[in-house]
Amino acid sequence: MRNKSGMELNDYSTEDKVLLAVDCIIFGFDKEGLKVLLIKRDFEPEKGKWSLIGGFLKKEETLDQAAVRILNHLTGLDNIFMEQLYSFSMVDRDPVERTISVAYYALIDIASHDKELIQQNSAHWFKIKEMPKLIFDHDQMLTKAIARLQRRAKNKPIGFELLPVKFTMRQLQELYESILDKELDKRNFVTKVNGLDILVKLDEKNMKVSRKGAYLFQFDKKKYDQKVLEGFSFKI
Amino acid sequence: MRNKSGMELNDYSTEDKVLLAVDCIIFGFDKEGLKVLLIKRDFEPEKGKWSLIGGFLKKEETLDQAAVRILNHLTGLDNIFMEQLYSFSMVDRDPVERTISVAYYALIDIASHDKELIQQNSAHWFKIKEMPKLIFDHDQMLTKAIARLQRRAKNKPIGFELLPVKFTMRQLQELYESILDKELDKRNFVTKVNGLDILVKLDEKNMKVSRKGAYLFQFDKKKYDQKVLEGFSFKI
DNA sequence: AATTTAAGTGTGTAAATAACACGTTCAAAT
DNA sequence: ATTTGAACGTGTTATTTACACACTTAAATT
Repeated sequence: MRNKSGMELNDYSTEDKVLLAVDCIIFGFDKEGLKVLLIKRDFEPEKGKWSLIGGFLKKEETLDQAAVRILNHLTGLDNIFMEQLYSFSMVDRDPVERTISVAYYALIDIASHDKELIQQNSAHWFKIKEMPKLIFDHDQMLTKAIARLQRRAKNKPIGFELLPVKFTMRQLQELYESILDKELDKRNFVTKVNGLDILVKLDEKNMKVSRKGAYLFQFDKKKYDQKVLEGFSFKI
Repeated sequence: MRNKSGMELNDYSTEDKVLLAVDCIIFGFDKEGLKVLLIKRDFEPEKGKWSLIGGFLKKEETLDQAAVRILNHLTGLDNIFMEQLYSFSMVDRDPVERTISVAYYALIDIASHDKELIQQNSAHWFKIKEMPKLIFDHDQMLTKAIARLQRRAKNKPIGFELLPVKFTMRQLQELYESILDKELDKRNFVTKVNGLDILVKLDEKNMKVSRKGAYLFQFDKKKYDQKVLEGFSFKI
């Protein structure tokens, strides 16, 4: 316990210190479905293997700040939805030195962040169904991240983080199908989403997506926040 | 990033190391409702204030192991339901030294662990509604723990961890009312719980609880596990 | 004997969810 | 000019689940 010495002031100096890493599961979505961004390690150990992006916590920053810094440094991305996931602490998870890793997950729209990411030539998007084996305990992290994403997507409007600002109803449905890994009924989905009353239907159509063209929608954050204040709770 | 040097082997030695604490929110339940176990700090800083129990991670153990060790060392408790909650990392959260704390929560049945706890004279149970101000960011931890407990109790049969092995329907209902902080309809509750079909109704009655006596029930873990395999998902 | 206390039980209604079908539009191919 | 196929957009019904609600009984207390 903290009070080892029996003295009044606790003595922290006898306690072990450890390295604290932050690893980040970056989710993206495009027409091929849900994806995760991985980088190929160019240093040992596990050089050449695929890995989540990660870095170390610095003394003068919080975990959230470290996660933002690491994400930005490695991808150029800024202003991204992120959430702390879980802390992983197997004793030998990193063979070089005892390292505890706090995993975060992030959601980005692949298309609108192409520029930043293209500069990252060692980074690649992998379909969630076709992930390579990852280093260390990163597979475990990914598994937990997917489970968290599925739960969150059902209960919070975070899915929109993965879409462009304007999207079609079908894109939204495909996103959910991809996250939840199951097919949804088109008519029921539309009814349910419209019932939430937090989307704006635009007068614009996306003509690329089909011959007929599909109406574009936009998430109305102001309206959503207002509804939350009134007791509304998102649920899909 | 990890690859600072440009050399093949990553150099971890330039990275900052930090203290890693584990703090534990211990929930209990008795006729007065949901409670949390706190200890009065007998060392500086914040001597005399109320605090969660905590300790430091050692180099050769996982966070889960540290949580178990700390809980056992401070309370004598063993074989307790525990789950990692969240990692807290405000830079000045501990004024003595930079410390990141990983919070865990634990569920125990107060009555059946009286013996162990009575030996802990600096520890006290506080009703969830009458908590004192806690040190550091422990209030924040508690808030998150309660939210997590509420979510989990609705979706997993963890509530039984807080009850004796044999309990009455009314005790179970009061537990849920206490966790969810709202009143439930008795008849609907009974219907719902019976519908789950994971309790065994015993031939025994608890005569202390009322004049008439109330039937005792028991959680049937085997049956529950079997039903989960068949796709069942607990929900209250 | 009368009163009090908590236990135990069943039914009807509303709300949410799930199932389900078809006509329209337009681009591309024939 | 016609056909074909792909995706769009919409509404009703059936089923399931959630909720609201009241009385009787056993036992203890007075």
